[in-house]
Amino acid sequence: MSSEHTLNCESTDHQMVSVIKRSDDVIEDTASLFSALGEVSRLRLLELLFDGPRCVSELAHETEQSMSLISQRLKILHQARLVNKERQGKHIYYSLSDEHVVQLLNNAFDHVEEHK
Amino acid sequence: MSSEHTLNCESTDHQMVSVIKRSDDVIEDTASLFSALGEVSRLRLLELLFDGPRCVSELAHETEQSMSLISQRLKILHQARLVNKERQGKHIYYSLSDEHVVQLLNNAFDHVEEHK
DNA sequence: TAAACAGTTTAACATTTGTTTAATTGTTGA
DNA sequence: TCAACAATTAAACAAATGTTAAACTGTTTA
Repeated sequence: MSSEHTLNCESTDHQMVSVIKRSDDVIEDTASLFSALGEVSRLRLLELLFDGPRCVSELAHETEQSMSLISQRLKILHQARLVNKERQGKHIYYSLSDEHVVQLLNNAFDHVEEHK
Repeated sequence: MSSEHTLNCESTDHQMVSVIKRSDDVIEDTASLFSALGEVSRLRLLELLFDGPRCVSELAHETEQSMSLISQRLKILHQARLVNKERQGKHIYYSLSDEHVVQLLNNAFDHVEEHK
């Protein structure tokens, strides 16, 4: 009898429920995705990319922050597959990776705006 | 001429674009929302709530973790308006706050599973 | 009302994360 | 090839976050 985890409460329905457990991999990647989205400055970057591809120096200019900082933030967004990068000469252009991302963001913004 | 942020690159289209800037409030709340979602153990909790409301002790039992830990995680999810709480006698039942949340999560899981 | 149970809060600690500055890599054009 | 520019990386530091254990609050029921 596990002393720590004995249980004594009746849920609304308590038949063995169909717990569809996602794989650890999927859960971990999803957590990384959300985690990358979970920061004001990174969300602001993504917002700028709504209007189309931007290179690091443009983003640095528009946000009045150092290229280093922007670059590191973009790296996190890129690792989470939220943005694509493409070199064009000296510049590297970043863009939202697909419509899924646009939807996800708009979904979340709308959700938050509703709950005001 | 700001030495730090001078700019010399031509974007794909460079007319003054329609940067729709969300309010700081919305961005901050959205970041909190994503941030709350950005952790494996909290995602696992939400996953359990897909099958219906659960009280803290049930969740502690199912995950084999302390009530204290579960309670603290639920607090973060609650502050981000991802779950509702409702007391029923000795127990406090938590549930996904609405269909929006279900959609957001399934969206993200699907996105991740696609990109495998 | 006191014991037992369910849940929350607090404080301490370890870990992770974000920022700054400086050094480094990669690309172009004189 | 070398100077200038664009971007990334690394190391050091500060701030935020997650966990543990123990104390505390709220509810029921004996």
